Amino acid sequence: MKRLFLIDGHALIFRSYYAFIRRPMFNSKGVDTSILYGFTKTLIDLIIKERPTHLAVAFDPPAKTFRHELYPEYKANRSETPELIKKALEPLSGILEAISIPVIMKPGFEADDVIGTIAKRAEKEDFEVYMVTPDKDYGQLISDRIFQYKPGKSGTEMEIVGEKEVCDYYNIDRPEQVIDILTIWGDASDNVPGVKGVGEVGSKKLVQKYGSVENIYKRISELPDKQQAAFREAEQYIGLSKRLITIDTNVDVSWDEASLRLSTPHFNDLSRIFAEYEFSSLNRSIQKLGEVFEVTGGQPSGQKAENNTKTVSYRISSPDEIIAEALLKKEIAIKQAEGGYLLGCYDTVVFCVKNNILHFKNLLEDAEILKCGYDLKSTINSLAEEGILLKGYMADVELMHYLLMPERAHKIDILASTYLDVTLSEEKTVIQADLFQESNNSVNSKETHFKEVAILLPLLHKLEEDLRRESLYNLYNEIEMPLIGVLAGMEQTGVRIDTLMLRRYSEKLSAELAEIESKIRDIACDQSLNISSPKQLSVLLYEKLRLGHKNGKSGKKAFSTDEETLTELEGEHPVIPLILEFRNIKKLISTYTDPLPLLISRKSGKLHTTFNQALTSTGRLSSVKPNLQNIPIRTERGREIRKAFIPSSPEGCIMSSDYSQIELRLMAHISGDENFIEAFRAGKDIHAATASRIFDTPEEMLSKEQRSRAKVANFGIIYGISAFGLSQRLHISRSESKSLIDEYFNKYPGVHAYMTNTIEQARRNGYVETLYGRKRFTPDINSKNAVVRGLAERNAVNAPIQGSAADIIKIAMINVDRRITKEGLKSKMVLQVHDELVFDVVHGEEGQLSCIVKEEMENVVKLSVPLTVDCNSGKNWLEAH
DNA sequence: CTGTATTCTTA
DNA sequence: GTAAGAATACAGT
Repeated sequence: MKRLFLIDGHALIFRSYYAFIRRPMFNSKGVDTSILYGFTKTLIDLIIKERPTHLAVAFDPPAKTFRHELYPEYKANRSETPELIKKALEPLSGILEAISIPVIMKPGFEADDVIGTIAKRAEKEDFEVYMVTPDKDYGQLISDRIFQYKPGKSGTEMEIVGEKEVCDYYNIDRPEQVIDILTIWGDASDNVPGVKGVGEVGSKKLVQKYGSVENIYKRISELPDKQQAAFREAEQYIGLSKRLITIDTNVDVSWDEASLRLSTPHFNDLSRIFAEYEFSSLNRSIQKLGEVFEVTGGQPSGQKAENNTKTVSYRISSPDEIIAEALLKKEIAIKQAEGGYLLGCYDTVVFCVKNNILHFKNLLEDAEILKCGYDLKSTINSLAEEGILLKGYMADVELMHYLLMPERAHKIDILASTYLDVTLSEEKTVIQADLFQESNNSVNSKETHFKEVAILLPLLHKLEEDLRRESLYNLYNEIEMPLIGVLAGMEQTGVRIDTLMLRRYSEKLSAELAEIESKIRDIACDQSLNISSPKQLSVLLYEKLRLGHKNGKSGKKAFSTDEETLTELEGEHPVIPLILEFRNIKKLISTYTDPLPLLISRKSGKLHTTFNQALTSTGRLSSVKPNLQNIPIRTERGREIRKAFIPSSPEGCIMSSDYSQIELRLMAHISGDENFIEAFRAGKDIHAATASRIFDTPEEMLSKEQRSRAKVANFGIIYGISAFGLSQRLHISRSESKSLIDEYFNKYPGVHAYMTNTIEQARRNGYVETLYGRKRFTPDINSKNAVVRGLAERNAVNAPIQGSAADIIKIAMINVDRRITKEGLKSKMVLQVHDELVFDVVHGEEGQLSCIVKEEMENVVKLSVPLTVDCNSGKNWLEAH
């Protein structure tokens, strides 16, 4: 049996390129070898597995093809070929030559035309033909002896598509009808237009019913109105589309059986090339390839590419041995693993199933022993369920690295290679098992988990050194480390939710939503309008209703449907307020009232968020699953949701304490601006004071508008203001906002100096820092690109302010937590929202708790302005404001 | 099925 | 103009 395999070269290159895009492969000279490896591996595997008798690779020619001549826009939407792909072409042809695989390229025609032509002719010569490509266009060529050899979707095996499969898939009689389906559907990737509004499903149905594009036009009156119109519109170009999609099977290529016959590879060349690129695993598969050709000699040397990085050695020991070791060294590493925990003390490691972890209770609760982990907070939470409370010194390598490099990833394998020069995962070449099986890099082997726990302690000591060198150790030891336990406690406590109330509210909102939705659809005269689709909405507003043509917007913003743009159109059409209301209600339902009850824990009946302590670039916390730091408050309807946050016992209450204007106070303190400081010392309304100064008006005479503008300006300052940004926010001209800023700096010269000095400091040091030494690096501060540089400058100005506020509330949390414990209160701190702490207060503790909280929060640090805290309580979170 | 863009929520 | 997380639609992997 003659088996001919025809490979679409570019398709395979692209596939290799994307398969490795997340984790590219480099050889020791730093050359990216991903594409070469992927392509070659697939090719060799194919030869070994499928045993073709004949084989060729077809490439698209670099120049334009007949399709470009028919249609200049052909593939016009394609972005430039990635540089890596261009660079891979030449070495690739070297490899193909070494394996003795013929390469076919025909000027003016694409690879699919060449493959189609050869396939059709080979079929007549009694070949079984396999076209190796994922491209659906090839479906049209399939016959009883021509198959498409297709890579499966992620994780699945490759797939051989024959006549039956393709007909079943598209519900057609003959594979040629694939052309008709694709013509109507269109091919977005080649920029070939189809019939507008008809997609895969629609075109399948039509071809099934009418058989071909031509027949559809013959009986066009049978179509529903809308489709008729779409087909009429497409009539002028549909013939062209069909030609573009049709693969030419009469290309003038020399076809001869002998030249395509698979011949013996040049093993010596091949192994030399593989050695050069350090494809050690491929070098090994040359052996197998040799068996296919039943030859000896010219065998690969079998030399292995040297790996510079060391691997981690560890030994699995007994629980008692680990305990003894830990007591001796006064430290232990711990991490969660499937079904239990891994404990380690340097190179000794042990796995402990959940049921047996109590064996380690004494050790883990020994305050003298340092507990080291990675994302220790989640380990603490998990151990708490088993009744083990970690005490004493703790270390979290993720958190430590976060302080060293807040904007970098803190993945453990990266830490291992950068700080210890060891690799955790096995040889990379083995992991990339099969291109057609997407990389399974997140699936760590058992060995990797053991290695991880084995390197925690060595890693900790390296990081500790670095923290000291960078003067970050105090921040770690006095703030972040003690905070781990506080946050763990808050997460475990959780907050009680009135689910009944949320459900009722959700129903109420849904009813309102349905009504608005139908009103909008009536106005739009389109019952299928998806109001949640900005695209469809944009068509309605700007094309059908032709709104907004007199507003001054240009560029992208002209057809935006965001709130700001819509508000400006408010007077133009009655549908606008309805859309805004629709959005408002939809948001509340889909983000809050409906998802929140689903996240309530079975066990505790409460809502437990997870705080991420090692994420933001400024030192703030973030909150996920759910995010409880963005519960609505600004609007009437949104605010209601806060009523669902209630105390855990009906007699208790919710207390909320928030810093008043903490960021502006920090701006006053850090900049040392006398006027700013004076305003806060006098207890003034800071926005009014600012308005009074910049508008040169006595405070009593200020208009609401003036105060509000001053407020925007004050916030703008914190964010590192630009004339452009402020003008947008205030809807004033660039020059007006420029003079407003000038006036601001004029009245607050210290603030201006702060901004200039901070940017200067960022240029000099490469970073800025908070009151407690937390750093934010500013690598782009000297960028030649003004946009990039501007962002870096605003980051530099904002980070010390936002970050110092974050430091302060973290200290407050630690101190409040200590006081609550010390004074034996039963109330719990449950949430932190950047400048606010929320407590679940037990009945009767209200007075004492508010005193403690206010005192601790206000006295974290002595600044040149007072830190004031507002403290309120009520039956729910809304009432506590 | 996965990633990106758009939109909206908070401090 | 700073810092986040989440829902949704849509296009491309």
